[in-house]
Amino acid sequence: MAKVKANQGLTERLQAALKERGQRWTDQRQIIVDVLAASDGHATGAELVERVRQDDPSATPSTVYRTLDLLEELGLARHHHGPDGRETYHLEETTEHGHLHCRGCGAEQELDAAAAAPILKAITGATGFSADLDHLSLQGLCRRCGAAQGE
Amino acid sequence: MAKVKANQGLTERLQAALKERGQRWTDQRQIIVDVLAASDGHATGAELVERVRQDDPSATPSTVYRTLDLLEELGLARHHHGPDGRETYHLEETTEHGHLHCRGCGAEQELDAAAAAPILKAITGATGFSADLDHLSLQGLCRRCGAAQGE
DNA sequence: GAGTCTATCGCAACACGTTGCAATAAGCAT
DNA sequence: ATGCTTATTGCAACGTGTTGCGATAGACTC
Repeated sequence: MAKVKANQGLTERLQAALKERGQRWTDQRQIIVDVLAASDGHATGAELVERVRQDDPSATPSTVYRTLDLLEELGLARHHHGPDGRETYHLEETTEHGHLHCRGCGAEQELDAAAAAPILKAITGATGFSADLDHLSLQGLCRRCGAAQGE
Repeated sequence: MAKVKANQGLTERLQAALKERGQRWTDQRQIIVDVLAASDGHATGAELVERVRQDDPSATPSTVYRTLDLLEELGLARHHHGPDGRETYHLEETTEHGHLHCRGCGAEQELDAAAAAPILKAITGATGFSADLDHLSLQGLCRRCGAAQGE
């Protein structure tokens, strides 16, 4: 399947990147990458730990989190914090995007680069700051809840 | 001092609000409000717990956090999450504002309502979402670090 | 002031992440 | 294959918050 093939490409890229840095490729890392790749969309740290332990019950949270940090250093994964402060991870393959949490209905919306462009521009204009889209996590009211509230 | 007087006004408002809801005014709540008022600017949950315990060593984290939640329900306090996911609290008296964390130099900048207005407008324009300024917590590069990076 | 009702408290246990350290094992050289 | 070096692992303990529950103590009535 296309998915497996993509993972293999990923694995090879990773092995090369690690070797260059004098780091090592291990079974655990393979498993964690597989799990992350299989969790399309987003997964919290705890969920990933859980899934990894299904493949390898001896894996510990510290290994999982350390690997996730490593993957992030290598630019392969990203994490951001949900409105409750919990961590959410996704593969970098997913296009860069921000998140919108509605405090009315609890819905979560993604914000793609095109939609975010004017927002990032406004931020730079107002503050000189160039914000990371991947860390852009807004809370507020979505169009529907905002309208309902207005009544 | 003006500060004490302001706290007393606060206390009275709180007592009234609680009574209306059939809730109670306790010594612990007084202490926590005092501590929060004395921590102008921002304080993490752990810092607040620490300070409360200086006034009342028998106080426990659960009480502190529960009270902070209550104060938030009453619209008296706010919290947001820093880039590491930790909680930061401040009194609502502080004008509503967002936060900018620079991943280059680690500086934290506040974003007041006036500066944020065009940003919030851009968000609404792009997504229909009306974002809460108090939960607006951006990470990116400040003007200086952005320029340094560009070299 | 004594009694009643129940909100609040402190405790203990849990959930999510992080960190230090000794044991393991990956990768390389022989 | 064997041995060496050191990155990585698992463990155990910690830090920050949260939750369930029995005990405490506000607030109100008589």
